[in-house]
Amino acid sequence: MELDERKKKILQAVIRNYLETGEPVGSRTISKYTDLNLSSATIRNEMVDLEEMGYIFQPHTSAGRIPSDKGYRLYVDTMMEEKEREMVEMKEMKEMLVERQNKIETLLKQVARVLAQNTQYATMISAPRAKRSKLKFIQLSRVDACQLLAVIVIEGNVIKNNILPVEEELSDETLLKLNILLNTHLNGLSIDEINLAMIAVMKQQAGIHSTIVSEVIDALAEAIRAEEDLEIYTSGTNNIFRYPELADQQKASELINTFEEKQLLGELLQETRSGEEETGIQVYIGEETPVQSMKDCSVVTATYELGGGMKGTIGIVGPKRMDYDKVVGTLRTIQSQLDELYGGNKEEGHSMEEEHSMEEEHSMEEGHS
Amino acid sequence: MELDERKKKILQAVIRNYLETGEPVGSRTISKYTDLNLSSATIRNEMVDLEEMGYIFQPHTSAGRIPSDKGYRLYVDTMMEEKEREMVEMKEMKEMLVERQNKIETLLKQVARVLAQNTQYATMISAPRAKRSKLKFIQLSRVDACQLLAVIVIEGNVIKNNILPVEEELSDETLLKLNILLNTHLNGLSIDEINLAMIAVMKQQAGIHSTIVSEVIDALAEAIRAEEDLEIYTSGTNNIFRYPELADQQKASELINTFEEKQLLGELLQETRSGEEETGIQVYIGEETPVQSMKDCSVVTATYELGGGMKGTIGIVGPKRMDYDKVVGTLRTIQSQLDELYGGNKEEGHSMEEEHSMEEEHSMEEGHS
DNA sequence: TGTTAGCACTCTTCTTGAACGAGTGCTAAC
DNA sequence: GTTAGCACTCGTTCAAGAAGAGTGCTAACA
Repeated sequence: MELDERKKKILQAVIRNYLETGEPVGSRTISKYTDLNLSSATIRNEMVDLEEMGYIFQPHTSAGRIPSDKGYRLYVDTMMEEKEREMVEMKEMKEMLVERQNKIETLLKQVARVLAQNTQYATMISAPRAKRSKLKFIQLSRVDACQLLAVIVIEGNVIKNNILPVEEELSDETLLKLNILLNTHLNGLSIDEINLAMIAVMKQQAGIHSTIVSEVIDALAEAIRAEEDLEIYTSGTNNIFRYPELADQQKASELINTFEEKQLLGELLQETRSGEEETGIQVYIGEETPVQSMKDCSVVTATYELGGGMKGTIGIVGPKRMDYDKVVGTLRTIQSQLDELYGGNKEEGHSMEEEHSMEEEHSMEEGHS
Repeated sequence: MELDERKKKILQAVIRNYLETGEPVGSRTISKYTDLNLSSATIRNEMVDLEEMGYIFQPHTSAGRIPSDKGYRLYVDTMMEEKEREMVEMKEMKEMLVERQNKIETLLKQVARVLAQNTQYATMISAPRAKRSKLKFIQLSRVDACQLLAVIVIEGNVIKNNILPVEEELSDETLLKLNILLNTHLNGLSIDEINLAMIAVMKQQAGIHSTIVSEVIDALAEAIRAEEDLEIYTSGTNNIFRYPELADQQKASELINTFEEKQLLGELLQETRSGEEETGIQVYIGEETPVQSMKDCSVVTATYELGGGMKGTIGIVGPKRMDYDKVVGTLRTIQSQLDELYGGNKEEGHSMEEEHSMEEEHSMEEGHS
């Protein structure tokens, strides 16, 4: 059987209507809703065909039709009209984000919250993976006799700390040399690039100093690589209660658990399936999602970039009858917002700086006079 | 009317029974359940009295009785028998904790998870407040021309980072002097103690260098003080679905929201009401809790200490018919576990071996050292 | 005087059946 | 190919009734 133009129109009408109401939609409704000027009986015939083709189904005999996963898929792939008009609403989002956070963590939490409020779905956002971006600065300092503090700054001013235990105390001089050694060798490398060969070279050069240094290098290398905890922030979890089809105890409990045990979300947020969309927006409908507990949901993910190759993923989780148009539009917008704000320059706190500079000019002048 | 011994016994029986079943308990049940050898009719008479006194009530005419908040309160204050036998179970908890985490954050998440699994309630835990504990080490480093990295290590190896924007580049020498200045002045102080006077002194001494230095000091001081984000970790939120009285949409949604917007929990975890209990364990029943959304819950909080004055709070949230005995016992145990593991020494990551060999009755239990 | 047995009463819960409405599938006519 | 008409199905709602749990009260008992 073929999916002709009329069938498409009817299917689209069914889906649109269902997205709005959440109720099974009957033939009579469609007959009035569309501009096809067909009677309900004709619609019914077409609906039987659509059901046979698997795009819609009835929850029970003599109920209206509901889109199937396949139906949603077709809709998302070919029928969706992104709501550019959402852009207007989004201005306020921009305003909220414009107070630029000097910590990425704060920024991401903010984004998650704003998105959740704006869409009324649950949101999650993964921090950029450090592995891919480059080391900018490393510093070892002595905290006390038997502990070193290693501070690692990664492009985008992401900062990682580690306390390294050491057996015997290092002299100031050794520490200084070690710092220079580390920075000259590792600076500009991505974490992925720090391999055994590289470590071996450093150790060899350091070997002349002492064995303890080599130990420290080992510990540090391990610490850098272990620093892979994939932080994920979520917001609006309780939005799932807005949608009766997700709000029953069984499902709600599972979903909330998934959102709490954030590593369960990793699968969704980690794989940047270089899918059809070059924009990095992915839609998972129902059973398509890799996370079991979300098989009654739809998930839309988007990758974002903060400059310097720091990529992360944003996800929006809602019922299968989510407003795909709006969600995709919103994600596009936020992508470009983030790109606009952070994409160009790698430095952070820049806009803050500008604010400061006003005041500071004053103080400078005062200082001078 | 007086609460004689028999009434107490009956009340206790009612509560015990209700804690177990969650169903209103009738006179006949009590008549069999207790060793009082009284008929249900007698029990009924007593129950009328108990109801008049406000310890129990009927959800509707001709239903059994349910403890009121006042009833629970009496129970918790005077009738509870802590289940020391839980200690046995707790050994596994100890085992889970024994893999000592070198990051406090990881430790706290672990504790929250273990507690949630063990009690089947929702748990939360606040990170020790930095303000009260002492600075151990400060270091400013240049990340690039217009940004400084400030690393602040606080007692207990809690590490805070801040990127400070600067107007003009500081020379290596200035930076070195600044570091020495900062460390000599601030080392050993608690964050609370860094006041304007202190800053003024430093500025004065720094003044000879340049105005920019004074700016940096300002920014740093501000950063240190702003660093008060009271981190809170939660676990087992979805345990609330185990208890029908909390699982309806309205309540569940509110509770989950509270757990997600963690700052709402702050009120509970921040105030270390130096209450009756010198052990630092507090029970809030129903309306007693300061958090509105938990007024159908009970909350048990306990303060813990990681050594070096680093105090935080653990909270357990469950239905009013929570197993108070077990929860209080569990919290006591975890308190002493943490004390045993972290209380004595301030060093981290190093003393795993020691800890194993210790094993032992260094436990000073309730006794304040 | 305290305790108990007995009984009427109340209130919830569960079941049943009837009425209703929404929506379909099918057939026959256009 | 489209439409009107109609029988049929199934979920929802409501009321009525039965069952069960538990109470309050009264009168009798030790």
